[in-house]
Amino acid sequence: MTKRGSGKVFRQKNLTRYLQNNPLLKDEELAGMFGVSIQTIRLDRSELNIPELRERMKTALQTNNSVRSLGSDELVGDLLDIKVGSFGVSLLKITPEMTLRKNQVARGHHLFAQANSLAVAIIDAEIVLTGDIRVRFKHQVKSGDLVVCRAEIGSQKGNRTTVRVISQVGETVVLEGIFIVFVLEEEENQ
Amino acid sequence: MTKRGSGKVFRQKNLTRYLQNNPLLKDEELAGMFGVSIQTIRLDRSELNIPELRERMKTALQTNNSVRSLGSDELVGDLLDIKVGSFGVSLLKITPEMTLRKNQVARGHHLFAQANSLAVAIIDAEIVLTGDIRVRFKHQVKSGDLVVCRAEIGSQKGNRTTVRVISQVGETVVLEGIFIVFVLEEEENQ
DNA sequence: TTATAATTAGGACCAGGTACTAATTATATT
DNA sequence: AATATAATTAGTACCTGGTCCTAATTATAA
Repeated sequence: MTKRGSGKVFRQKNLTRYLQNNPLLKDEELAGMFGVSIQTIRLDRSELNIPELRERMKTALQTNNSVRSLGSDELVGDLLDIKVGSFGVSLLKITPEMTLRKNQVARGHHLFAQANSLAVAIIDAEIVLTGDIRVRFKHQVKSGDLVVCRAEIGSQKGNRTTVRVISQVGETVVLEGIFIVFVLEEEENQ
Repeated sequence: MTKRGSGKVFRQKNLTRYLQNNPLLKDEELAGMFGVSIQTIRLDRSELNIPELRERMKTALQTNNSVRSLGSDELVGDLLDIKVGSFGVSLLKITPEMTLRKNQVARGHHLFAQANSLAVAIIDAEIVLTGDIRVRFKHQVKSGDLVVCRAEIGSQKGNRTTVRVISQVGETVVLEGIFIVFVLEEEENQ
């Protein structure tokens, strides 16, 4: 069940793509996202010839590439990977403000917002709205957790699209859901 | 002849401009450029509220990355009425920031956040978490709309409570849902 | 069962800082 | 000229996010 010793290829592939979209990720954060140790991430970077954070920032600045050129301010969390019309991955780091003071557990609507905005973002259309949803919060999320959300398009009929969403902290699934979203036509009332 | 104790104003003015054009300059480099010590540069930055190298790089990279976050208060919206253990009513005024720029339609997760936080608020317990939900977004909500959300407790079995939620703009139902929420006991694993 | 691959642990070290205390030097004031 | 004040420099302890290295542990395949 792919705990250790495996998943290396998968991890390295995703690591590469994540860092392409977001050079600001620290080793520690990446370790949290994949549920491995910092050392493993460093081995990965070393094998893949991916430089450290500060170097990545520098080159990102110098190539003046305005990292987030995708209209991603609509998104809650940071976009790690996306293939519009197919799937998307985003990262949300849980800050203390997102949690209940009493027990530091993240409040559901933050996780929901990440999932919802990602589900909408992967649809290949100008205007997309959420219709029905079915969401299950499966596990508590604490302050400091790194929530990786993956959304994938399921069926598509007319302007109605089904998106499956799973959010994880390391190996643990914390949210699972199905979003039915609608593409709005440009004709438009008012 | 302006060696020490003078030229401070001049130096700070130029320091500011240099860093605006090139955020990558290190304190050590700046010290060399002005012929002063590193400590002097650090005092300057401190007085001018100029952050350190890494922070400057980050902000330079993130200029177009404004992540829209949800309110961090316990309740999203204003509480209009509540009877803990029974029902609650809240009001959320839709501001332009809550909408998609393209069509001024409110994004689903804001409505969800209002509903979710209200559903949790009416439970008579210290710590409440969202479990399963089933939500239907029935109608578009526009900027300026006043969304009134009403949550009502349904069945209650053990630590598991069902809450029915309806949000309306005027007479129009815009959101309908059922939230299964859980009361957390105080015993608690870490 | 054993060899090999993958992962984890730990420590010494580095750059570029923060934050603080104290000393020194310049400039102005009386 | 003596002194108060502003500016600068020195030095230390500590921090983050790394590198680079060695060694141990765990997983997977032969």
